Amino acid sequence: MIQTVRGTFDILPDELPRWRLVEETARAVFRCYGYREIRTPIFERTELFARSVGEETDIVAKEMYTFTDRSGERLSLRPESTASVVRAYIQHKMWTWGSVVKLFYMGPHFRYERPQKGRFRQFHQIGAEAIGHTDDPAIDAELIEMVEEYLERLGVRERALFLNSVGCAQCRPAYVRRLKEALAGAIPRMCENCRRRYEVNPLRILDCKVEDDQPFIERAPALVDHLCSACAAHFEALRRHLDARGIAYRIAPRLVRGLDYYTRTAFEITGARLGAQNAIAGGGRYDGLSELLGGPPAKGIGFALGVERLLLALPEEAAVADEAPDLYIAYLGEAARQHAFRLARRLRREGLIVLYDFEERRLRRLMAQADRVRARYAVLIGEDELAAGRYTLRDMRTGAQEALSEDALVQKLVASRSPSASASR
RNA sequence: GCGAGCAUAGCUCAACCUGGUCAGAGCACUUGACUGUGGAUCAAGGGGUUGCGGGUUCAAAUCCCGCUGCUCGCCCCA
Repeated sequence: MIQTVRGTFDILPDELPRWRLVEETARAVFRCYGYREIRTPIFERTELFARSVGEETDIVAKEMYTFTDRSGERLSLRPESTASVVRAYIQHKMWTWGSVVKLFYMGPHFRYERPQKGRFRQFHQIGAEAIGHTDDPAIDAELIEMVEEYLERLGVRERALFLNSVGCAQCRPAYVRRLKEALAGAIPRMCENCRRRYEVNPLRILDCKVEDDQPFIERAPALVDHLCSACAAHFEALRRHLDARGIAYRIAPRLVRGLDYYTRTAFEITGARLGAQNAIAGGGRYDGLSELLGGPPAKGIGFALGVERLLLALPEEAAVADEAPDLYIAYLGEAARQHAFRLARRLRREGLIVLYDFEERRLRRLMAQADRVRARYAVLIGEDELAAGRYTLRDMRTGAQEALSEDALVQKLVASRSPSASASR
């Protein structure tokens, strides 16, 4: 048997209502904030990710699905989408669209990692980016508010927002030097990973969860205390904006985003019941990424949210099951069969959900089937009905039956759909 | 890439530790009791080379080894 490849999975019809809820709620909420949907290709030139995400990051160094196409082009399945959106911003000269362009996206992304709870090789992200001439912290605050509002709307209550600033090209190098000096004495006694990070990416040492390393890390200087004056002011302003908006957050001095392009604002939202991978959403500012990709100077901030993780945090009752059929047609005999098909077509044109069996079966089985699919009504078309020119309509909830002409039946069923039910479709 | 756990019917699991009643139950499915009327009940039935390969033994779902797959964790990230 050929099965899905490791780290991928089918989303079956029964699970789709939850996916649709998450996706449609995102569209509804983001729209209100002026974000518009963009769809970028699922694969891009490898160079795009290598340059933006960073050659030395795990994502680029060992997690990308990279291949060469028939013309020799180096291509990669997208491991994230910020790079693509910024590429699109440059390619379509979006700076002419206005001072800040707000975009959101959703779709599959790919990373070659060992699957575990809340982590897959084909996974889904929903994200948004605000790119433009200004780095006004009010944009950061609004974006964070939008994510919070979205999660609130979905009923994800058990969550926490963590905030930090990772500085900029001016202040971060100096901080990294200071950090290395501070840890120089301790590093031989720290874990193997930290010793490696010390050389490759010292900031990530702050992320270490090894218990024995904690005392050293706690004594290390905090990034937020060594920001340049511009970054410090930006961070202060962001905090005031969040306070003013009534958004609760916690400063996480050790929150470091893994991707090279991040500057200043970094945030993460974690949820309960997720297992080891408890980050539902993460994001931050990436001033300078446009220039890095050969575009004009631009400031940007964005976030990405893991749909599979969100689904784990989503309340059970959040999504309702698919709609039940409006009508099940039970027909007996070949003549009735043609009447059944014609009736079904008329009602389906009106938007009703109509089912029938293709095989001839005994009435008892047909009624059982109508019950099993949770049909609201069943209609019986047999010899008696054909002779009388009236079908027997049965209300499956009450068991009440009445004889109706085809026109009367269609009229009744179409009217039976409440206006609110049809409006939500 | 590393570590641990698990793999029996479509699904959830039992039998495994303490090898030896034919590999079982519940749910689901099909059929009948009930010739044209569902949900309940009762009965019958279909469906398994116990993930794959090898070994030990008179005898393996059960013990041992290898492989594959899945799950969880490390790493990293959404």
